[in-house]
Amino acid sequence: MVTIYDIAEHAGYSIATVSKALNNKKVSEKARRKIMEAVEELHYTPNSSARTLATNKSWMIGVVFGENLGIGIAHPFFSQVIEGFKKHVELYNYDLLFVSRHMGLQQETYKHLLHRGVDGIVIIQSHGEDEISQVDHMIPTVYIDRPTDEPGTVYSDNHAGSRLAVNHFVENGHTKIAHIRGNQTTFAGIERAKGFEKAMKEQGLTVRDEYLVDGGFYSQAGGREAMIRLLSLKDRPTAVYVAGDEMAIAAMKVTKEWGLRVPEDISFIGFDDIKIAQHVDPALTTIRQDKELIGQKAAIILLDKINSIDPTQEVDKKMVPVSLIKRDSVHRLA
Amino acid sequence: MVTIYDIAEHAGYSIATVSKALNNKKVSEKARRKIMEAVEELHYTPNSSARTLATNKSWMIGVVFGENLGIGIAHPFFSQVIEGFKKHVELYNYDLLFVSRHMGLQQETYKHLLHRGVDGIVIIQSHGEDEISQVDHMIPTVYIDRPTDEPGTVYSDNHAGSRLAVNHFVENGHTKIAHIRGNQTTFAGIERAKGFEKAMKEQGLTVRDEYLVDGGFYSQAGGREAMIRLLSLKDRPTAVYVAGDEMAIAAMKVTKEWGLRVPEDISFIGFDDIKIAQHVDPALTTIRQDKELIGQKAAIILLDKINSIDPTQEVDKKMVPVSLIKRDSVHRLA
DNA sequence: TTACACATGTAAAGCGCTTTCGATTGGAGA
DNA sequence: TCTCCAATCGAAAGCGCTTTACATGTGTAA
Repeated sequence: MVTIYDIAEHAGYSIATVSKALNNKKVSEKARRKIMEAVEELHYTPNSSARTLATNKSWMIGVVFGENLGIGIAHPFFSQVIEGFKKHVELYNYDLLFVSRHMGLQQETYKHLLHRGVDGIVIIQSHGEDEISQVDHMIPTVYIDRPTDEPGTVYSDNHAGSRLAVNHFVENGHTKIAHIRGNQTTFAGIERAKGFEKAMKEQGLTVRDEYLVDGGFYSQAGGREAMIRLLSLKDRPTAVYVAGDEMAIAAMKVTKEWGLRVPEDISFIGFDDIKIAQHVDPALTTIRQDKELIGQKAAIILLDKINSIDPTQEVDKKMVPVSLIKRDSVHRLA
Repeated sequence: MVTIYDIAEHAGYSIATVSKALNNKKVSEKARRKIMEAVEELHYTPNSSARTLATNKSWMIGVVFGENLGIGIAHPFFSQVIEGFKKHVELYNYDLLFVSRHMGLQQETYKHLLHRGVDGIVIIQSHGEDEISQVDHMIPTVYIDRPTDEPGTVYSDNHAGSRLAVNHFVENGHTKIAHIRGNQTTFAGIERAKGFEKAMKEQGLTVRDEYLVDGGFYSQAGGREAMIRLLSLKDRPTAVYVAGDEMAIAAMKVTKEWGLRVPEDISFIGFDDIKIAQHVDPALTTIRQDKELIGQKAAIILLDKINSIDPTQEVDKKMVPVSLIKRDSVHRLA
């Protein structure tokens, strides 16, 4: 391995000067030139471990995925958010470290990140159990889709999303509107359900108890089960607002299996706008989360934290607007 | 930061002994116990940079995504492969480093990985341009879906996949079979096309020139264009084997837009079995790649390389079987 | 009792880099 | 020519850990 010592010798300067030249500190032009020549010639590559050890800065950001579907990186929502995050932090030369979850222990995960010396952490999770929360972190952290008042969390405007959905149903003449909720220990699940009830009230509609069913952790299996509960009702809803696209897709599928028509008999609106949504039949009308933007905002907040920029300025950054994507799963009642 | 020195002092031993105890080297039981107690008490976490510097082993594996769709981690095929890879290397305590691609320069990417001191590299790419190939790597590397004879590459059995597709068409009475190829600079694209021609020959069918069209880099846009070329033919095929699901989905869509029925007028078989495949209408019959297994095999090979295990034993590991997933996009001709 | 072997622990060097602080140099001004 | 200051460079310490080679202490055999 070629080190700074080799460069120093080859260029005729001390290692201190070489280090300065490499870090754009003040050295004479002549020294800089000679050193750079040596770098080229010897194919020198700095050693990041040594640098990290000396500077206490790793230029790595730890990524923690909290999902219990076992699909990890392949998660349709998370992966897009992280990609948005990555694109932004890359601009500032950070790399992403996906740490392994030793035994799934939350404390362990945090310790591991500490061990790795990451400069920051981004946590994105769908389920409710806290991953790292109770630890008092020394490491700047940003959360996505997670309930916390501290600055440093990013999420979609779930209330607005629910309102968009409800209003769209109402505009199309629906009043018997059900909601398949996300698990009520998850932030997104809670907020979307709250938003739903609020929007219904605003429209002067009552939320019937039996029209509120839990779909679990946003999986197709959960959506299917929840929909079956709805289908089994004597007085079925004509419209179902589903807290996640995967669940919505499964709900539509089982509805068709029961011999009902979608959307003529039952209309659906999902949440997320994952890629599949536009390909199912009928194409799913849904509330789009701007995954790129969520990732990017999280990145901005985290970088600010890392650089100790006053986080109070960030308050307005944390909520990301959603939009209604109209497709073919909502029927207009006569 | 609490260091090994603090532990040494607190436990009444030298740092050398502490280090040994922490690394399961030979020390007395008493010493080990006292040291572990101190570790607990002081909440000691070892510093991985220091350790890496001293041992020249980082316990990190660099991940290089070569895709030109700009979706990175969210790539439907890659993400699943990498997840399979991750699951396996995690068992051996490796973490994954997703490096940023400074300016997209291949040399730079490799240099960056070298800088980071990763213990191994996994490269997965769809496009043809070599990413890191021409460099003589010092770092153990494994490729996925890439043409190379050297041990250290994993890919699906593309020929078998093409044969499965062709035979399935033939069994259903089709003879006018077209192929939408993947870009012919990509390994997968080339192999699937070769396999197609071979399988056609085996069936005694001729491959008509105009039934062979290029769909580019596996995107929906490319599939659409290619399909339009086929639809514009006077004598249209009754069956189309498409080298990728995304392309196949777009091809089906445009076919329907042209007023034809799928699969009654034209049948389709895709390749990959990405998640969307089962949700489109009609559900896409396709050649499934075992993404988990590809990732896992790549991991096994890479770990062997890292541990300098004779790679000649690995030859049989590198090709992963595929399977035909029958759904609804193939019509039986009378 | 003496000699020796083995188990256990430690001092110190080294991994590759940054950074502080003092030494050296050259040039400007008198 | 001499002084002084600014610019430039380098010696050395330190980041936290591993590892080698050696020192110490204990038990065993003669």
